Amino acid sequence: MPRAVREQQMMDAAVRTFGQRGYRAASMDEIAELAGVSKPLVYLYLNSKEELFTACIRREAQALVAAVQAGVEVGAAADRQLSSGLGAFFAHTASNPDGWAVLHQQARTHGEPFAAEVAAMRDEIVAFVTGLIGAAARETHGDSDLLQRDVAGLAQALVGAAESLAAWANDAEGVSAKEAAATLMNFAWAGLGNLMRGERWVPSSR
Amino acid sequence: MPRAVREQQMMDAAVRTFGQRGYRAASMDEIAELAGVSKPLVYLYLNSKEELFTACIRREAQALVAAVQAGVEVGAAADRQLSSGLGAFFAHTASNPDGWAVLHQQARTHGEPFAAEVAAMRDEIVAFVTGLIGAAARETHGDSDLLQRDVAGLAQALVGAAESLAAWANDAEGVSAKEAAATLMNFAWAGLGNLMRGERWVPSSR
Amino acid sequence: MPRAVREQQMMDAAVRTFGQRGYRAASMDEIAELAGVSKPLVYLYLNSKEELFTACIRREAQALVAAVQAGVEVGAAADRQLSSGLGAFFAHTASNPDGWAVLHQQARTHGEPFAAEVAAMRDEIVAFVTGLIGAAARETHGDSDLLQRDVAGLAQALVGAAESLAAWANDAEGVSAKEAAATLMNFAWAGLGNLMRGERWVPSSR
Amino acid sequence: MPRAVREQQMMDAAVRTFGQRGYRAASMDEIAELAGVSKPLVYLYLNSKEELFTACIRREAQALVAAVQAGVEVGAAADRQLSSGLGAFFAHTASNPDGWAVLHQQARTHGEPFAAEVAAMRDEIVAFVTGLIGAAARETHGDSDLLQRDVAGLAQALVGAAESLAAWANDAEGVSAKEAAATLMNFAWAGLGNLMRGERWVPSSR
DNA sequence: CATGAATGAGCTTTCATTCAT
DNA sequence: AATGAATGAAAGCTCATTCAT
Repeated sequence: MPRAVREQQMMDAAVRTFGQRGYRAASMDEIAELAGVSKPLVYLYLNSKEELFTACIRREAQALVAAVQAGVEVGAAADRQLSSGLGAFFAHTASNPDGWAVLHQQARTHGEPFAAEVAAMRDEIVAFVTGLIGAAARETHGDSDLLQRDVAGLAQALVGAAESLAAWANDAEGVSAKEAAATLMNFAWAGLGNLMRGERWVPSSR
Repeated sequence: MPRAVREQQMMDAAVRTFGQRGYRAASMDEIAELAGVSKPLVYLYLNSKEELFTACIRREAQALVAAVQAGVEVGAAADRQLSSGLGAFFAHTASNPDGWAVLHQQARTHGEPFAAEVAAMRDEIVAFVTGLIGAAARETHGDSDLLQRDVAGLAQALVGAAESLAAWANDAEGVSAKEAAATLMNFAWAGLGNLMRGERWVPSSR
Repeated sequence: MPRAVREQQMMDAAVRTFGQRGYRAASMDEIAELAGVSKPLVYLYLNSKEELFTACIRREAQALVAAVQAGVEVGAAADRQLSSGLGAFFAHTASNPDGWAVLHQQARTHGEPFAAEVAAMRDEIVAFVTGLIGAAARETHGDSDLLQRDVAGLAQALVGAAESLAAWANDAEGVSAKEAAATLMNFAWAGLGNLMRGERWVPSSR
Repeated sequence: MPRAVREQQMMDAAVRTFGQRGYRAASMDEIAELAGVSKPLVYLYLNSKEELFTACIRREAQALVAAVQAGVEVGAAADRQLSSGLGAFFAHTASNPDGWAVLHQQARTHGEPFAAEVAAMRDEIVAFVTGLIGAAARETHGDSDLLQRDVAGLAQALVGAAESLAAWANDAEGVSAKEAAATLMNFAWAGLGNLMRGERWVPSSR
């Protein structure tokens, strides 16, 4: 069996094991067995547990970014692009929960080098969302004095909310990717509108 | 030294170690040393690593719930109660990062029993928030058909958005934590209002 | 059983195993079993294979130096001191072949840090021998123009020869420590006499 | 490329690796890579690590013996033959340190079979030297009762002394290798003369 | 002739846990 | 109430060795 194929099998097994057991609790023995190969072969191809983990992170990050980009309705209005991207994001994480767990839970909690790998992907997504929100603002409400920083903050909040909801939607039965995306769009849109109108929440008098 | 005090010292050490190293990477040796006691004593008082972890989760969960409940301005309008509760939540997690890491990152990724412990706490908070939101809904908009699930999703999204904003505010120069919190409340309140009024985002035609 | 005693047992086993199998071929499993303890205890007390090896080297080096110093006839003429020291050296290495193998064969061939440990001991012995040879020269032949460097070279050669002979005498049956020492004294004394008389070997004419 | 050449390349790589890393630490992987061939080819030609090691020992032993034999001035006086033989020995070992390490350090410490291989070579050299010394004895001092064992001991001592002097000459500034070699021959010839004349060192009275 | 693919066995090291005192 | 002493079990990693092609 050619090396490239074997490597993918190993990484499939590794993502599943890392995602379900956690980085530390996942044993190379288990990964090898799940991949249907011997342990030395895993080391021969992927060198060490750390490198294997890094390879998983990179592969899953690229897959996620690719899924989101493929989901965006190019040419549509910015809000629809955002909404379809969110839908693709929720759909991908829902259909690939172990990969999402690796990125969201494992990579961020086991050392700077791993976290940096995910941070790069996240920055890419945030930049993409920031661009969309800015475009949406111009399209929907015309030019405004919306500050760059406000848009950036909103994008950060939106991405964070989406990440958090992804984990939750996977657990709670009956929440579809589309529903989750719609709920989030409601928030984002409302928040965006308020920001542009300069309306901020002020506490009630009582 | 009385047993109760010793136990708290051990749990302090355990929370710090679990939070920083992760459940698996934390060793009983390190915890005992950090607590300034011998390892057998840790076992005498807390029986096993799992039970020690469970005890930490429970203590930190109760502390968090207590902090939130203590933070709400009783008798104020519902929005102010929500706002003050959120403030207390963020203040507590920020000042107690190891405890929050134990609840948020460790407990959820190391087996059903631990996750259940945290879920119970979250349900308690969600119920509390649901009550507040219900009151707010009646006060501000009359009756509404807000579902429990919507509120839970909102809570989840809020936490994710808050974490994301916190990290961003720390990194980006010139963005204060206060501004980030304001953005968040703004975001939450606007979205909540929309949800309660039954106003939902509808896609642009293009 | 108190820690100090156990540690000596472990080092006894380690010296024997390192001496007979070699550093790499010696397994911590075998050492632990030979010492009658479990492997983790070896690690608890001696930290790692490298540190265990270092501890063995240090102990055996000190034992050898002590044996030689104890064997020297204090107050006797320099040549007798040298002879008795050599005898003690051969006797010690013969009765403790594993220790000698650790110092002479293993420590020198497994990395700078280990070799340095033995080099320090060797320098001590060489200095001692250099002093004796100098004294012997003055006693036996009166003052001469013997150069410091010649004495040092002779001492180096003598110690090297002794080290080499020790390994050989252990293998060949029937060579006693005294015989080996006497043989070596013959060489050393003859060489010393020649050096002092300025007589050097010159090739035959044919 | 013909088999014989390939085999020599592999053995070159093996001698270098065995000499520098030691028998156990040397890996077949490294040897194959250094030889520029694939691992199975090494096995096809040389069967196993043990056989490869044995082949190296044999080749290096023959090379050493050949170098010594080629170095002696045939027809010269016995002392000159001995001197030239010693010179050739030191020249060869100095210019081929890995081979010498294999013979002197590795082969003797990794099991009877390997040690026996070297012992055979040593016996050959010792027999050769014994012949020379016997001739020298007859030439210079008439018949003597020199035992084979004495000669073997002398050879052993000489090697040790030479190694020690070489290391010392390398370290100590201002001592040339030639001076050290002269000291050694001086030492050897004087001691040898004493032995052959039956003159032995006798302890001082004090 | 030569190699990419693959593995059984063994190594050093760590950890949660217990017992005798 | 508290600990020094001790271990079974398992983890990450490496290595000599073999096949199918």
